[in-house]
Amino acid sequence: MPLTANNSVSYDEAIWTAIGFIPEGKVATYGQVAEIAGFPRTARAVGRVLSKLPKDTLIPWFRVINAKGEISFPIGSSRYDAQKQRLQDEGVVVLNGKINLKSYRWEI
DNA sequence: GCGTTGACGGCGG
DNA sequence: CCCGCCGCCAACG
Repeated sequence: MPLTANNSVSYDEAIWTAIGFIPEGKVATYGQVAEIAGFPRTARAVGRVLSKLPKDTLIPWFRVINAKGEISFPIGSSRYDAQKQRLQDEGVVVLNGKINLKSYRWEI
């Protein structure tokens, strides 16, 4: 469990692993990633883990969006544009900052 | 120890 | 579709 700084490392790795399972061209929500990683109800913690990833990480963080099907960044911000670009590059349609979860959500 | 702050989520109005 | 409200978890000052 992500309780202290010690075990937070294993928590982070669990999150990274879960995100790594998301197929190309598909997306998953923060809550979904947390659940798959084995830590239900820690969606916010997932966002925190992603926020501290190096910008050159190989982890497909851009495939993680919020439950509304939106990119969790202010529209127009550099981070928003970067995520939108990465998604569209692999075929995910981003319209008005939103993604159709019915079509692109990764289902197990 | 406490209030605040997020790359959050779900429900109701 | 937009808002507000509440629950949730960890980091930070």
